[in-house]
Amino acid sequence: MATAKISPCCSPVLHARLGKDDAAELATTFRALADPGRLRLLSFIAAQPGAEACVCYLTGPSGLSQPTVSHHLKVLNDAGLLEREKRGTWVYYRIVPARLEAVREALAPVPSEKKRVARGHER
Amino acid sequence: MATAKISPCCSPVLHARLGKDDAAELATTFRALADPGRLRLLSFIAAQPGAEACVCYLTGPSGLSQPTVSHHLKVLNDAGLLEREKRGTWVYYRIVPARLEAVREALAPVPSEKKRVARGHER
DNA sequence: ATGCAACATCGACCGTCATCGATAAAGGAG
DNA sequence: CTCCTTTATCGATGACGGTCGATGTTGCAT
Repeated sequence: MATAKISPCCSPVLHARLGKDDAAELATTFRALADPGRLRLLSFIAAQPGAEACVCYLTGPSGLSQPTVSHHLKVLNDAGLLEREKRGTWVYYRIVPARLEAVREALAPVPSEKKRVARGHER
Repeated sequence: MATAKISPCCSPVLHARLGKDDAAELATTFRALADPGRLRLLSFIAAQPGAEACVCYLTGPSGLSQPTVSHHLKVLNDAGLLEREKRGTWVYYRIVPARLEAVREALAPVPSEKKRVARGHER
């Protein structure tokens, strides 16, 4: 998959009127972030060296059962916010910074005035 | 100090381990953004001059019933993403850019990996 | 006063989701 | 092979949330 650039994920909210499908896609991403347990898991993983963590490291601190943690990690993985890597018996989840950045971009202020000035080609 | 100005809203996800309270608060904000209808309403309002819109302007384009639109606007208002102003018979909702910016900040990358390492002994 | 328009609230229905125990699947270690 | 550990999946349950019709509330006009 052509990883690279910020991602094909999110149409910006404030730049133009969102279509139903764009809105649905963006909402899915936000829904993945709309749970306290998942946000804590993200922060726990981010706090680890390399921004990656083994599942067995997460069940304790989160205070959630192992099935629940596994479920949340799957949701975050499906949303593209985490990537999964199996190493022997253990599974490591790693934060995907580009995806987080894409979500931030979706909330970016309107580009309007600056862009028109920068262009400067119309009259 | 342009950095710490933003808002009292959101503890950053990637900077440190989130406590349960911080996570719950942040999750509430994301939950407000986790619905296609609300995202579209935000974009519709943002597209209007002054980033504000009358409710009567929103019911049509959104394709939602008036009670549903009213409900969504209340959720966004409670989340601090919209502010409400009554003008005569009409009610105008306006986007709160600072709040959007605060959400973006909550997803900002870690301050600096090297700074943390350079500090040496912490746990 | 009456009538009308804009918005909010209420009540109910129904789908979605978070949670956990039980169980399955995959991979070492002996 | 058997046993144990790690993680994922299944199934059930309880709670939350989006939706809309009906109704209430507010404000303007006549």
